[in-house]
Amino acid sequence: MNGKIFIIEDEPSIIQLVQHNLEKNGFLVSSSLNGNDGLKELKKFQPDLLLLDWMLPDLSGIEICKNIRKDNNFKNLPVIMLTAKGEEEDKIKGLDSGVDDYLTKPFSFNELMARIKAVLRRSNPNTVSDNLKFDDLMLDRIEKRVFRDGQEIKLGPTEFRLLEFFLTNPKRVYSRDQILESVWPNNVNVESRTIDVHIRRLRQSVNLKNKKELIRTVRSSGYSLI
Amino acid sequence: MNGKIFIIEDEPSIIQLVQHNLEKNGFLVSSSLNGNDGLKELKKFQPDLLLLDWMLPDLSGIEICKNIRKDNNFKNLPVIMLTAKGEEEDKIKGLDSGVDDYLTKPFSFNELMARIKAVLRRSNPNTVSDNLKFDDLMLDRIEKRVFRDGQEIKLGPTEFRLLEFFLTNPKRVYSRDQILESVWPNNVNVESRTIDVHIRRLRQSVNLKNKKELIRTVRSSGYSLI
DNA sequence: TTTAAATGTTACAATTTTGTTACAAATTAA
DNA sequence: TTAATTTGTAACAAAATTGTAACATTTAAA
Repeated sequence: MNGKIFIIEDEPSIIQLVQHNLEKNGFLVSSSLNGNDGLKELKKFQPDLLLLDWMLPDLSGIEICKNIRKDNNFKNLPVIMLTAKGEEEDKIKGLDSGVDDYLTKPFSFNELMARIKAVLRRSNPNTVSDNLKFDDLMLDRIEKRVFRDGQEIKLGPTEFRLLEFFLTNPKRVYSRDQILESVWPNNVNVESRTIDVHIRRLRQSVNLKNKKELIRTVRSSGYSLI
Repeated sequence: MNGKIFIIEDEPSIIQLVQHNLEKNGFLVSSSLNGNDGLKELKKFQPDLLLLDWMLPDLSGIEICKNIRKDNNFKNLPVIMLTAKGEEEDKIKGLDSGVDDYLTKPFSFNELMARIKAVLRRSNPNTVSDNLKFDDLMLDRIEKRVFRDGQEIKLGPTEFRLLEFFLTNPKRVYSRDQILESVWPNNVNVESRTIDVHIRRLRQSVNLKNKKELIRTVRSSGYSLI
């Protein structure tokens, strides 16, 4: 799965067209026909990106966007605004209210797709499906497989998520807290030392014999790839 | 200062207009008139965002962008493409090559500004690699690494914090009390002489053989870089 | 020059941090 | 269900870091 996209748009034909095409491209899609419903559904659906119509029967897209930005859970939710208005003034208003990109109807699906990818690549590298590479290591997010120097490495689920996390920003040093935040589900509580054990397991799997160490320990700070 | 923006654009009038307005808005701006110069300057300037013209005398904007994405240092550099071509196909090509946003000439400065803000808002919290530099010394806060003259120097945690502290205001002389306040955790109590020992350790690490002394002792006052 | 204060240097024990292993509980597959 | 895998934590080992004392050297003032 590529990522979850929510659509708030009052024209069913557009929803149908976009939803159908997005699903063909591996996205999970849900939608609402008006602003108030949309805001409710949003919380349930927890999307990775929101497509938002400018003109809606109840709330305007701008109002919804401002609303969303106030909610801590959606502060960083990428939003692409869809609208029939092409006037420059409106674009500025939209971008200033926290919208990430802006698309004028009528638009081609290809352009929408390209913009979605661009926004997702920036905001949530995890949801854009491509392979992560670093040095002689390759992680395939789609097939959930990892290779080093062409040879496949078997990883447990946590080891995989851990490596995936490091690969989104190799070389960057992450504290144990940051690792916990990003690699473990939001509600679980695990000791910070647990990470050390998983690092050890990951190292054991990844450091095929006579290969150089890939994981760097930064004393009193955390870990990074190297 | 708001951030650093680099412009690669072959039309001087546009550079002048954009640069002037950006500077009025608190940005630090530099530019090149062609692709090859631009790629070189980029490394020196280390911008937070790149404005890139589609058509250039030597390389195309697309080529430059792909080039940049291959360079580990600029993998995450936000890019906004400027172009006279408004055709949809081109937009798709641009966004797919790793561009973050796209602006068709002629554009108003206000719209450009709004898009810059939108892109920076999204990209900056992620990975702004802020490096501290002084003389031939470079400290990377993200990767927690220090280089002198290109060669890596291994530092212990306290040595690192100490150097980081000095680098935020090189040349300024800090008293031992000030150093304690800023470099040690708020509650610990250590002898002021302890600092001397850490200074000694830092000196030993940083003064690679036959390199000139970097840390100056200011008798009865404290220490500083020099 | 002599003296006192400030800083440099070294060694080392105590502490902190990380590595490693084993194992029981939890989860998943068969 | 049973068997296999995965997971979190405790316990101990190993390693790195830290603070301080003790002594050496430099500096500035008398």
